[in-house]
Amino acid sequence: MCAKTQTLSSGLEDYLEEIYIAHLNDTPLKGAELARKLNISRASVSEALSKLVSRDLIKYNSYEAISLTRKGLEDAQKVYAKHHILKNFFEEVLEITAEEASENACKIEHIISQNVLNKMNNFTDFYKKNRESIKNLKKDK
Amino acid sequence: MCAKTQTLSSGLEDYLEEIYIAHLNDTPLKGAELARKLNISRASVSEALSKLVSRDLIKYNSYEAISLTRKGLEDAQKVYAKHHILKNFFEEVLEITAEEASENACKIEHIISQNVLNKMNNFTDFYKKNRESIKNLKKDK
DNA sequence: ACAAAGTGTTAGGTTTACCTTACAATTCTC
DNA sequence: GAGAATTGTAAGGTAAACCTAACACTTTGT
Repeated sequence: MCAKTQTLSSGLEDYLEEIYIAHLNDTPLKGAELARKLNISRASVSEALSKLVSRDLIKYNSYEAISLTRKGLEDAQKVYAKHHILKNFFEEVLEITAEEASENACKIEHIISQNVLNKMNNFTDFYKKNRESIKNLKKDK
Repeated sequence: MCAKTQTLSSGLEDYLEEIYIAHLNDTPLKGAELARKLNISRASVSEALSKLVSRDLIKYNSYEAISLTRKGLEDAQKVYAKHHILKNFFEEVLEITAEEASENACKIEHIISQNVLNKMNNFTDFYKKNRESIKNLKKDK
């Protein structure tokens, strides 16, 4: 029933996403800081960054801030968008707290299909536009 | 932002779930058959079954059908329930095909929080009861 | 009942993603 | 500008979850 698939590494996506967030905030990000953010050793981060460099997703020289390549930026945006669609749905529709919504989104963003995500996004939009009418249905029973 | 956690092994949950399905269908299930179902080698299944036995989740003697202990049954039911809540939501609310709904549920069931799942379940119930009214909102814009 | 088919296990290997330790290189601070 | 603090990397290790190959055991079919 649950045959295995798995093509991408969800780990690398986490690194990329964090780098992207630093980019959004215009905050220079070095490996050591990234390690702290992700709660992972500097050594592991160092390895992961090499992988991202070799896949042409980031530019990185020791002791300098990490930056995204064009491709890395695109990929990061995709992951980040997924995160937001999930978080939004959890918060707006299911009324989950921001923190719990984010925690769940962090994990699910790596594995959910694009199609489900698109429909979820549309649904959240629809829900937000009709929140009051929908809530009335609940009361009326 | 996305700190690592992960306490349970999602792999073992898949084995357990498949064993539970066989149990529901009253179909005796041996290791080799489980291997075929999950697309995993007999050797790997053999190892996994030892783990499940040592955690007292299944009973298993070579060449016999696998059976669930009381604890195993409970755990399996939980995983299976999660699967269904997700699948249901995807199918009923997001109108995803059964197959895609199931594929996504298989992956997400291992990582989503119980609280989100509960709210999702309630929401799907509500949606099903009010499907027509809600759909009208879409048309009216 | 015995050969063929199916099932299970062991041994040894791979990959991935982490870790610690130790050291090297750079940057900060006074 | 020199010592302290920070940052980065290399080496070697661990654990999980898979694999193949080979062999042993059990069941099935005639």
